[in-house]
Order: sequence, then C-alpha cells, then structure tokens
Amino acid sequence: MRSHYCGELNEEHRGETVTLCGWADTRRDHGGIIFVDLRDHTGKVQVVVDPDEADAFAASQQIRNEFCLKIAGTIRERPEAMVNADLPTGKIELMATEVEVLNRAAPLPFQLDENANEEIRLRHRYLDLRREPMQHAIRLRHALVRSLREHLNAQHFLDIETPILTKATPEGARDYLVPSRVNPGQFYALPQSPQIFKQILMMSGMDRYYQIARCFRDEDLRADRQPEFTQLDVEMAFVDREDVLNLAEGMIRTVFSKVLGVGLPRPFPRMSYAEAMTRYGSDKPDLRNPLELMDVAEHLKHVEFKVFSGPANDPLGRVAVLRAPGGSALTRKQIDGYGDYVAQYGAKGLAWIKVNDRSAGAEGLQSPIVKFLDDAAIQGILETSGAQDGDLIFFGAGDAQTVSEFMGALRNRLGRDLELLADEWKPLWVLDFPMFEWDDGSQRWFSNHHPFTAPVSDDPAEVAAAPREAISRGYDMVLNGMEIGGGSIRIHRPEMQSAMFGVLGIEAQEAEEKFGFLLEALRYGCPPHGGIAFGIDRIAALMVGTESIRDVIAFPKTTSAADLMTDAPSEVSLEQLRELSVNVIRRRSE
RNA sequence: GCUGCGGUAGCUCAAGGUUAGAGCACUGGAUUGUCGAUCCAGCAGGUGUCGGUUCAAGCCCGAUCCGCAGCGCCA
Repeated sequence: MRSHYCGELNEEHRGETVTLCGWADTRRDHGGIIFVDLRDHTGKVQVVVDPDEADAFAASQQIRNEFCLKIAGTIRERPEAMVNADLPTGKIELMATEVEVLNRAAPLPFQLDENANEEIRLRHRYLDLRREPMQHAIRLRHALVRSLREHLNAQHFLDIETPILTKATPEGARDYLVPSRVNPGQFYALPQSPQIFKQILMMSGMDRYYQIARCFRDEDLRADRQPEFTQLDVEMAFVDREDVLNLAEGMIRTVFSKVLGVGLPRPFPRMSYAEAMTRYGSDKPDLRNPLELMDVAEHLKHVEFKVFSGPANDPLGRVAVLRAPGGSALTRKQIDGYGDYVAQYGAKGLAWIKVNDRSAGAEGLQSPIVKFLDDAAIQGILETSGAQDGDLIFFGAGDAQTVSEFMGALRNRLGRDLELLADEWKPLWVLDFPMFEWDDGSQRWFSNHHPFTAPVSDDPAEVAAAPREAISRGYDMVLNGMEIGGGSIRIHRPEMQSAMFGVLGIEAQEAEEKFGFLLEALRYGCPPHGGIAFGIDRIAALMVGTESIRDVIAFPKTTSAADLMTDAPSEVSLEQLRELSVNVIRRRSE
C-alpha cells in the first residue's frame, strides 16, 4: 500500500508511479496549482496537483498543515528553475493523480518548527515527537539498544526478565510502592534495579545475564534523572574485575563505532576515586576539560591568613587552586557570580588573584587577599598553579571534601564558560571507591555503592575492624563527565556478607527479614560474580548531544514527576482505595 | 525541604503610569512554479491563581500552582 517513503525517492525513480503516506507539511495554492509538501520521518517531497485534475481534488483543497495524507502519482523531474539542490528530493516532484485525506488535522497548538517551551511540548508529546530532532533522538536510541543487544547476544548472554512487582529495599532510594489487594496492608515495591535478582541468577547457573531493565526511584528529578529510567543490566559469574571491565569497555567501544562511527580509545584510561577527587574534584571528571585542581597547602601553612593557614595545617583540610586561563578579563561581577555559584556547593568564599604581570611579583597581581600573603607563598602559588599573565587563580579552602566538590563544580563551570572543552569523546574508568561513607546525622556507615559490593580485602574481620580504610571492587564508567555505567564484583561468601551488614548496622534479624533468601542462596555454592549497569537514557543523551535525558525518552516526566500528557499521577476513586485497603492522609497544607 | 529563572493572545515574544503590542498560527481575498513564499484584510488576550500596597499594578509585596536549572536527596 505504501510503496515508498518520501526521503527514499530520487531522480532514478523518474517515471515511476508511487504511493506515499505522510503529513502535509505545508500547502500552497498558486492560481489553481496546488502544492503539498509531504513529510514522513525519512524526509519530504513536493507534490504538485495538476490544475487539469482539479476537479478530482476538490476535497483535497482543504489540505493544510499536519493533515495525514495518502498520495499516489508519478515521479517527474522538476522544471529547471525549481530545482532545489539542498533537498535530497529537490530534483523531482510527485505529480499527484490521487490525494486521499486519511485524517484531517485541527490547527496545531504550537508550530512544529518553532522553539516551543517544554511544557507545551510535553503536553502534546504526540506532536512534539513528529519533529525531526525528536524523530532522530528516538531512532538513535533504538539503534543504541539494538546494538547493545546484538553485542551481548553474540557473546552468549541470556536476556532474562526479572519482576517489576518486588520487595521493598532498605537503604538506597525511596521505593515506589504498589498496594496488594490480595494481601491487605502489604506492598510491593517497584525495582530500583534488578540487583538482587541478577545475583541470584548467577547462583542459578545463568552465568551470563543481561536485561534492558526499567528501574524506579522515588527521588527528585534532574536533567539526567527521571523517576523511571532504563538501564542495561549485566552480570557474569566466574569473573574478576578485569573481565567485567573488558567486556563493558569493548561493548561501549563497539556500540559507539556502530551507532555513531566514533572510535573510542583502547583501553579506556583508569583512575582511582582518590585521584579523581584530588585532581578534578569529582568522581566523574570530564576529561575534555584541561583544568586541574592544584594543592597549595604547603605554601600557605605559615601565612597569617587563617582562612588559608587553618585548612593548610589541618589533615582533613584542603587548599586548592584552579587556574582560569584568560580569567583576568573577568569583571568583578562575573567573579562574584562564581562565588555565588560555588556557595551552592557549600563554599564559604572564593578567593582569587588576577595575574597581570607574573614577573613583577606581588606588584603584578590584583587581588583582595594578596596583602595577606608573603613572597614565598605567592611564588609557590604561581608556580604550582602554572598561571600565566592574563590568568586568574581561584582559591578553595576548607574541609577537604567540600573544597574538592565546589572546586570541581567550578572547574566544570569554567570549562563551559571559557569554552575549554576539547571536541572529543573522553571515557574513563573510576576505580577503588571507598566501601563506606560515614553519616554524621545518623551516626552510622552507609555503603557507598550497595551492600553487596565486595571489598578488595577477602577478610571479613579486616573490613569489620576498619571500615574507613576499606576499598571496594566497584567501578564507574564515565564519559565526558557523565556517569554512564557502574558496577562491582559482588560478595559471594556468606561470612563477608554478614560482616557487611554488621558494619552497616543491619541486625542479623533484619538482614534475615530483608535478604534472607539471598543469604541462604549464598550458602549453596555461590560462584564469584560481578556485573555492571549502564544508563541507557544517559548514553542516548550523550550520543544525541542533548543536556536532558527527557529528549531521548518518548514520554518523560516533569520536574515534579508528572506526565503532562496523561496527567499522571491523579487521584483515584474511594472504591479503588477501599479495595486496596488504603487510606489517604490529607495534610494540613492541602 | 531549599535557591535561582520563567509564566502576557493557540505558539514565540514585547510593553515607558492613559485604551497591553508584534511575528507566526487561524479566517477571507490576491498570485500559473515556490521550498515551511509574498501582498491585502480580518479574528484574537486583560497578563498562572488568590490576596495585598497604591490615585494607578504584567510590572511592587505576600502566599500558592505550574515549567526549567541546581542544592539537599539519588544504596
């Protein structure tokens, strides 16, 4: 019935009779001649309805933007003067002998070629998705997923589904809960990831598993975070860290080559978490950015200026500088803007020095703080920072963690603002994460990754005795500053798993309730295993070159986790609630 | 929970204290071939909502809702 797509046509089809389906892109009348631009996802072609045939098209005269049409006719060459070389189909046109309006279109709520705001686009997502950029994004996403599947299938991985209605997990993100009608007062949780199931599969002899898995986390949204998102979940048995890294890296390299024609480095560079924090102030550094944090504490231990000397002499403190190339051209207002920016990340202040003439020593510097520094300190700072004339040096001082974080954020910001990012793909493995993080609020340890991650140490007693020193066998894959994948070698011995729960303050009884099945499964000969999960939405967004994963999700949610098209979430009837034995608590503010 | 930016015609935006404008869209007309054209004419909102301040409020203040970015959160 449809013999061609618009964009598939070219001069070689001259003389052929074809049928096209698509949308009227635009319609124009010129003294009796009707032109219709017909568009589908492959491109568009101009249709001419001959005036001699006008009677037959009386009805079609109503055609306008976005009418859904079926048009039959003969391909012919366009008159010389009309040829449009910019369009693939610019040298031909379709002489229509039959125009059928498959469906009329009401006036559009927004112009498809205009930059409508995201709210209106999401409300009418069916129209938004017709736009070329969205067509491209969704089709590229498909190519990505298809390519990932092909790669894993070829290596004998099994695609195995795991439950969507599952058990609530302690720790981690908030769960989305689903009330059980059959079991009043009880709830399923939607999976935050198939983590436990895939580990169980390793104990079940399915030694190479993958799944394109939808995951759910009831946390606030970001440009790169949706409440439901898609991950490529992979797990392998009888492997060590190197096996997983090799597989994952090879897969990503293949996929980038196939989908984008991009060659990623081989192997990917590797870096410890500690090094990433020290040099880049981030556990997911963007290596396209040439800037690095430089420690200058050694030059400042002796200075009067307490803001610097305090942290410089504190083992838990840090004083780091970041060089902004050409930054001396920044206005006071812009510099203050950076101060406000880092304040968001907990910075108490952002000292700076403009380097006007390095050879002139203190005289060549312009800064509110230089008067607090002696020549030795100044020389040390200039040397360490590598600042040139015309640069500006930013200072971060305080608690090491905070300094690293806000200086890392500043590094990203400067990279963008000063356009320092290399036009390259920069993948990276970040390794050797600490096992645990201490939470002051609740006075307890939290697992940095998840409680099934194996420590480097094989000795449960050692881990239990010194949680602060424990390093995990986890790994993150970072691409251009975005964390696109992460995983670990898992604990496969019951003794170690018990030690983990011990450190995390999960009582034996609680562990039994929450994970009894896993602990028991571990007792029956669990193979060493590990895996990784990739954020499909994030990878697709990187490939498409968009900031937000909403652009690569057909039906995404807004910042308040709503779907503007379906108007979900919404209230339900009392009947439904009663059936589920659920009561809704109305808060005062409502 | 917090911070910032935004909300004015169907859409994108403008607006200095009288009567809130423009482009696009839409409607009608003109044009025998151009590339989301052109020309003419027309239709169209009382400024997200609620409440204040003021002689006077899109413009100021307070609350609230929605969208976006970020912080917290996201094992």
